[in-house]
Amino acid sequence: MTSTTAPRRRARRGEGAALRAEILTAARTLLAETGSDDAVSIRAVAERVGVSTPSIYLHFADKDALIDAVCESVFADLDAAMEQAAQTVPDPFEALKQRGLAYVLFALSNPEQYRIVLMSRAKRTDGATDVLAHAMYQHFVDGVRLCQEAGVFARDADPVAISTSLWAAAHGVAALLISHPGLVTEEQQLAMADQGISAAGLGLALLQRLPADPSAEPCEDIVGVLDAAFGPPSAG
Amino acid sequence: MTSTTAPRRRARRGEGAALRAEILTAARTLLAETGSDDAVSIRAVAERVGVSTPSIYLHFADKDALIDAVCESVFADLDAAMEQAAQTVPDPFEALKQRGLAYVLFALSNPEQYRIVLMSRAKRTDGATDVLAHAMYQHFVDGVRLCQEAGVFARDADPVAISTSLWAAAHGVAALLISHPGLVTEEQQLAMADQGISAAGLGLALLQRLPADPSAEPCEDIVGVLDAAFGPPSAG
DNA sequence: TGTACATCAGTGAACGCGCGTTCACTGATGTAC
DNA sequence: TGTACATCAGTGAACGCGCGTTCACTGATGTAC
Repeated sequence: MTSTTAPRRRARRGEGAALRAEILTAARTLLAETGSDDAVSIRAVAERVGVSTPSIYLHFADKDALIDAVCESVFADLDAAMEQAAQTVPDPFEALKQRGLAYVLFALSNPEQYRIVLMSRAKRTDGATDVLAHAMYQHFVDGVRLCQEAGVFARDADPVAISTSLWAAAHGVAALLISHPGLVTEEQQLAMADQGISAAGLGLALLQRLPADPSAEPCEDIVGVLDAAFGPPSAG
Repeated sequence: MTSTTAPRRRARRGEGAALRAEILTAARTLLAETGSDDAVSIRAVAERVGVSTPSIYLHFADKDALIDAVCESVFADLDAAMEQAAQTVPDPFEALKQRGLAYVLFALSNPEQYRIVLMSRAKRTDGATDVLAHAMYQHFVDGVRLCQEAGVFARDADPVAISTSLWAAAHGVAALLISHPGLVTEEQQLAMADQGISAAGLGLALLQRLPADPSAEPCEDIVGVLDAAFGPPSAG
């Protein structure tokens, strides 16, 4: 199983942290390779690292702490991917879209890691994971705020609410394609992400420009308005 | 644990199906009550029904078959909820929206049942479950087709692709709120579903009316176009 | 109507498995003298 | 420079647990005569 041929050397006095990092890497690798979070057991991780099972407990209090640390590192990577995608894009709306695309791309490239941090029961409500998740979310909210200042979204709207809606759109594409990979072909996946994200952003911007009046059948009207403003639809 | 006080009576000769139904109900109840699919073990279901563990195997070949049957009944209920919500709505776009709302509502009311059929690894690719899932999806695609005929969506577009995009939007709201219930308050959940679904539908209709030309920065332009057509945005 | 018998719904006890976790331990590393 | 010792990274074996599943069985039900 282990690719290292040499028998492990015991760490020097202060070097316990090295094994800790190795354990974390092994857990993430195992997650990615097996495509199942059931496979991430203390025993499997220990075997992968090439160390005895109880050794894990020298570095993590229990299994929850290990999984927590995995989530932490996944969140950090996801945040980095999004920020990198957005950093060179001047237009704030386009930057938001790039963030969304990077988000879905990360999810599709790391399906089990995405699954474990964002699709499983969120019983872990404390610890460093939340801090990192919050940091990532804050970056996104900041991006939304820039769009509000640019006039894409209403200035008096709640940026967090807008962010949550857009997040849901990206999450929808990501989660759906992860749970049901056979739904569309691989090249269609990116197109679907693009379409889902664009539609959510544009749709929200459009919604905010419609009268808030909840009269009986607003949807019937709006199609006429769209046709008048843009002409009839065509596949694209 | 069991609420029935009388000791179980053994089924008559041809009445084995009654226990089968009881087992199914118990499995779904257990899923809903414990809020965890780990709790749905053969043993727990048997105890809930008030029957010995091996009895389950008289009615289901193995655990997979039991879970499969649970999924089947959940899909049937979900489909029924959506069709009921749409059946009295004449406008096809509004009917589609009602289907989406019913979908999210069902998911939020039956989070673990939704989770098990639509958020877990889809290893079950055969059997009756797929038939039912496909039937449900077909109903939705039919709704999209009606919208195409009504001119909401492009007539030459692929109805399945449109359906998948809209499904992803609804799934995004549902899955996000199920995994992260503390994200918004309960009354905000419905508003979020409404917004997410409306934005996806409108956004897609809008996207299909924009030039397919992928020139450099289309997003910058479209906001100006929206402002010209509808005025500036306001929180809604 | 009465009795022997086949059927089959349901049972009690046990199987092997992998899991998280604990415990007393080993033995290389670094330090004090 | 050499030696006794404290430290602590890592180990082997075992714990109890709940799981899915199997097996030989029991005993009520219905049927044949």
